[in-house]
Order: sequence, then structure tokens, then C-alpha cells
Amino acid sequence: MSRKKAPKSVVKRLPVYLRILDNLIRRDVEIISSRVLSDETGFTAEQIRKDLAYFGAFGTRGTGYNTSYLREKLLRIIGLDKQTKIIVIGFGHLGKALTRYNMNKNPYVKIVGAFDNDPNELHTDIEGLQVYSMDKLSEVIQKEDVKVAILTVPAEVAQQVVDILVENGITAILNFAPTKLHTPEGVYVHNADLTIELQSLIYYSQEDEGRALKE
Amino acid sequence: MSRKKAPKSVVKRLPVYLRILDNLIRRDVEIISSRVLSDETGFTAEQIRKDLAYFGAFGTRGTGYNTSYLREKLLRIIGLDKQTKIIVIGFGHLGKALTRYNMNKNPYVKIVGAFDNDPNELHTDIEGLQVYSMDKLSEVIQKEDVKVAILTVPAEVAQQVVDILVENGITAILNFAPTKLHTPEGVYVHNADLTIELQSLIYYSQEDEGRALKE
DNA sequence: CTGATTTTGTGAAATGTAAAACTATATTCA
DNA sequence: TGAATATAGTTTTACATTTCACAAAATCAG
Repeated sequence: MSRKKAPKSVVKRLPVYLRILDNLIRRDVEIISSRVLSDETGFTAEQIRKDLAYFGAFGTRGTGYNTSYLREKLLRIIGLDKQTKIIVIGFGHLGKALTRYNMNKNPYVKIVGAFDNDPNELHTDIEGLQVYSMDKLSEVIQKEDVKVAILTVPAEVAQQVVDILVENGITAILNFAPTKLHTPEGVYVHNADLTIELQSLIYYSQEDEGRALKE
Repeated sequence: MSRKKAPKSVVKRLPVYLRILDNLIRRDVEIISSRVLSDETGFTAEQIRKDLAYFGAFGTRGTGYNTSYLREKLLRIIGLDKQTKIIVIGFGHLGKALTRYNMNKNPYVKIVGAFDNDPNELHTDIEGLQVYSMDKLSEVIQKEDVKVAILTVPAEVAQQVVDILVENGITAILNFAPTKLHTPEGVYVHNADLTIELQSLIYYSQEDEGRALKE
């Protein structure tokens, strides 16, 4: 039976389920119900079951889900069953912090290179990390067959860098540059614009949301 | 005439409009149509008009929007007409990078303090920034009357820190800790979980999204 | 000044997403 | 063994958001 394409909102929840499963397995929990997953994640049990149903039937009625089995399935669905190669472009403070973060906390990905224009940034104290000058970008992407890039360059040069990325086969970009990127069909961009996150947060920080009303 | 509460999706777009307006004003553009705003933002013109309609009628039919006027209105709606005080909790690499980023790029906010447990992190080369030990948290929040916090502490201590934040009147949290936070009604949490962003990106990086289908 | 044009603002329709209700299947225990 | 219980999977309903279509208002051309 054929299923519909999973909406973005569903895909965003899969890594949350995965993380919870990792925690449960570490605590030797073998079976978990959608009800308990609901408590752990904050999503409703119905939603969790529905989300998983986009990809198959992984549970046992009357019992629940086997944590290890469901984890394996999720890894495969998300695409983490094989290690994903990633590059970081823009190696300022943010780029460095993100690189460190992922190398320490994210076993499913491997950062195969960082890139910066500024020669001062071309050496690093991060162990096992190759830092290249920007003109090595095409070469490394092709040689390592990289599909995913994290972008932390200044807004002014972001589009120009993205054009190179796309040209060399990058298909997904996590964009921290505060600008809209233009990409062809088939290249997925997720904007992680910290200024926008913060500003929308400030909206909600004000008790007087009544300013949104007029009479 | 009374308007409905603006949905989250609308609030998330307001800062995008604001950024475009800032750029236009810098280029001395005085009038802008929803059509051109659409080109700049990637959102449809209808959506932009509808978004703005949640808060009032700011344009002139037949002409468009006055950039300076709309900017003033948006600043007021978002809550950026007065400078917002912010604290950063967790002053590791990510906390430092975010602090620097906001101090350099975000004129609408002021970071009034950073906090960390580790004494090594309590001095900084960031000019004009106060770094405190964690036990000063309550005191500073109350003295400065802070409402917004950026959280970059380890997952294990995140909830415990959040409890202190809430207790002292913080109403909005930008959470980078990879864990679900429990907060009372009225406290807004935005999760900026970089691992989850990256993993959902990897899902889309795979040409074969057909794995989402079964036959 | 009048008709054509532009562009906003808004009610209605369509779409997408989440929640609820229901059905099917497995387990447990008397 | 079989009734009661638990829980996944599916269908239906409700809700939220976006898109569409058009009326209202301003501008412009002659």
C-alpha cells in the first residue's frame, strides 16, 4: 500500500523520537508505548503513531514498540544508518562552535572539512579537523562526495557560496546567514536564522500580546 | 474591529519583513509594494498582506507601503521599539559565539550578562560584557528585569536552570539544549536544537526520498 | 473630471495538519 | 480457553493556514 509523502512537520519530529529512543536504550528499556513516548516528547500519542505510519508499521498491538527495532528503522528513514559527510563553510566563532558541537555530540555525522577565506582561521585547535581555504571548496565536495553543508558566512557572500555548493552537488544546506538563498528545485535549504528566532521570541516575551488587537 | 491572535507562523515572518525594510531604507527606497516584498522574501504577496492585516492596515491602496512607516509599526508590533535585555546562560563555545553574534549584528537587543558554572569561562575578551557565575542568576534577572534568556547549557542541567529562570520572571527562552523543557503556561520556549535541524536536513539530502514510500 | 490602472485589505475556498474516534490485534489472567 | 485489557494502526473530523478572488481606495493619464 502506497503512502503519502511525509510533511516537513513530521520529518522534524523523527529526530526527537530517535533521541528519546537512544536514551531509553541506554537505560535498557526494551519496550515503549506511544503513550509513554508522548510523555517524553510532548507530542500526543496519536500524532506519534500517525507520524510513524507514514513510513510503515513498526509496533506490536497490545504491547508497544521495541526500542532497538524502532531506533534502527528511524535511523534508516532519516538516513543516519550510514555516516553522513558534512562540510562547514565560514569558520568564524559560530562556525567553529557548531563544528565542535557536532564533532562531540553527533555520532551520526562526520565533518570532513571546514572552509574560510581568512587565513587566520585556517588553523584550528579542533582535533582531526581539516580546515581549507575557500578555493578548495569544489575540490573537496567532489572528492568526498559531500551532500550536506552548514553555512555560516556573512550574508553578503552567502548566495555566491551557495551557487558553488549547488554546482558541485550539495543537496541540503543549513543556512545561518541572515539572507534568503536562491536554489534550484531539489536543493533543500533550512534557515536557522538566529536573529529571526530571537526577534520572534521577543514578541512572545511581552505580557501585553494585546497590542496585536485593535478595537 | 477586533482581530484574531496572530499565529506563530505569522510572527516568525515579521522579522523577515523587518530585515528587508531595513535594507530598503538603507538604499533610500521609500515605497514598496507587497509584490516586490514577495520577490525579496519568497513569501507570496497575498500572504504578506494577510500577515500585516493581523495587526492593522499600514499600506496605501494603489501605492504600496511606506518603508519607514511600516518599519516603525513592525518594530512596535514585535516589541523592538525599546531595547530588549537578554541574558545568555552557558558560556561555552556556542554561548560565546551567540553572544558575539548578537552584540555585533543585532542592535535591537542588549546582552546584560552571561552565566557559567566553570570559572574558566568567567573572564572573556568580549568587550562590555559582564560574565557571572551561575549563583548570580536570580540576582541579575531581578535587578535588570530581564524577560528573555538564551540557553546553551548541557541537557542534563537545562531543566534545573529553566526552573530558576521561570521563578525569577523570565517569559521567553531560546533553547539550544537538546532536551524538552517543562515550563508553566505563559512562558514561551523556542527550541533551536541544532542536532534535530541537521538530522532532518539529512533526510532531505537523500535523493531517494522514495524510501518514505511502501508498495 | 472621469475612466483606467494599481495595489491594498478581506471574505471565501482550498489545502494542510493535528486531534479524535474507531478498529484490529496482541496480551493477560481468571 | 475466553473475556477483559492494552495498544498499534486507520479513518474521520476538526482546526489552522494558505491561496484565491474580488471589492475598496488611491493614483494616473488624458
